[in-house]
Amino acid sequence: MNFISRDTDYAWRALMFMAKNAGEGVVTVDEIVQEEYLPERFLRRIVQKLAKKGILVSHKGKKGGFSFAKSPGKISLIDIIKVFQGNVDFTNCLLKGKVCPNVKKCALRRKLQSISKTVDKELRGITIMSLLKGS
Amino acid sequence: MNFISRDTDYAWRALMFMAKNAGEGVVTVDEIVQEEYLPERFLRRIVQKLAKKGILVSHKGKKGGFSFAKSPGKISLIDIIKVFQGNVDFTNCLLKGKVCPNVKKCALRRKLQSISKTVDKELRGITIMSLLKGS
DNA sequence: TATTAATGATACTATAATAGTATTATTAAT
DNA sequence: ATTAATAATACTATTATAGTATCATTAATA
Ligand code: FES
Ligand code: FES
Repeated sequence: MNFISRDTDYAWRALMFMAKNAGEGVVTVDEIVQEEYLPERFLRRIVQKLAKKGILVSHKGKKGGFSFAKSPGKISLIDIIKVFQGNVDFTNCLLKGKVCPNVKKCALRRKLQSISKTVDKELRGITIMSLLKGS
Repeated sequence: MNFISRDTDYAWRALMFMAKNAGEGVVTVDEIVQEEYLPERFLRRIVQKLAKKGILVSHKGKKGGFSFAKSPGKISLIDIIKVFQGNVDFTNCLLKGKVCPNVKKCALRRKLQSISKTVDKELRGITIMSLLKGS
């Protein structure tokens, strides 16, 4: 059972690489691929998605590439997880496809929601910048 | 992105039902199905697995059914998640299928491992018994 | 303006996980 | 012997994961 998917992982590494090596500047996918040994076409799709979601800016044409749309200090792991894995849901109690009639008073659900909040907060605190400094 | 799978959810409900309605006694799958509206054949496989994993005891033959192998106070959500979803892994950094050369010094990994520990602890604290009382 | 070096969009594929169903065998009480 | 339970195992359908492949578009620059 994996919490972090491959896309999220690769995206994070690409972002870390960009922050470390280019700062505000533009980086091409090829550069990332060469340094991080990630599958090229797959990474292309990943950074394209990051651009669509407003985390990177894409620059087409010669001398193009990608740069940050937000400062690396404002990009947290929860943002990237949401891009590739959707909302993290610790409490998906279902009843044959319908919402459980129990939702409101279910004690398990309440507990899980509280854990969910904690995790969310922790993930929110992990930013590209913080890891760059902290490692 | 779901943290709890259907199996885990159904298993948990079955166990809650058993603890609430039978205590130490034997309960049949049919009884659970009727009260909890779960898909019968699927639930059969689920409780069979719980029996295999030492959480329930199965009693074959007439007047058979399932009973607890461990006291409901000692069955925690993490146990059930492990049965159906394997070990919870918050830190699955992979590099093209090989273990990342970075493993030891990776700051992200360290952070995620710490979150993982917290979640683990919380899930360990949620037992059938505690929810039965607490709700 | 033609070339080149970049991204964009979209479709395709393979494998595994999830969420079940179906069938036949075994066991134990009565 | 009958009956009421579980055991084992195989099957199926759908979705998620982890990619690959192809062709179009854009912008710098020689
Ligand atoms: S059983 Fe439905 S919300 Fe908990
Ligand atoms: S990048 Fe490999 S363990 Fe973090």
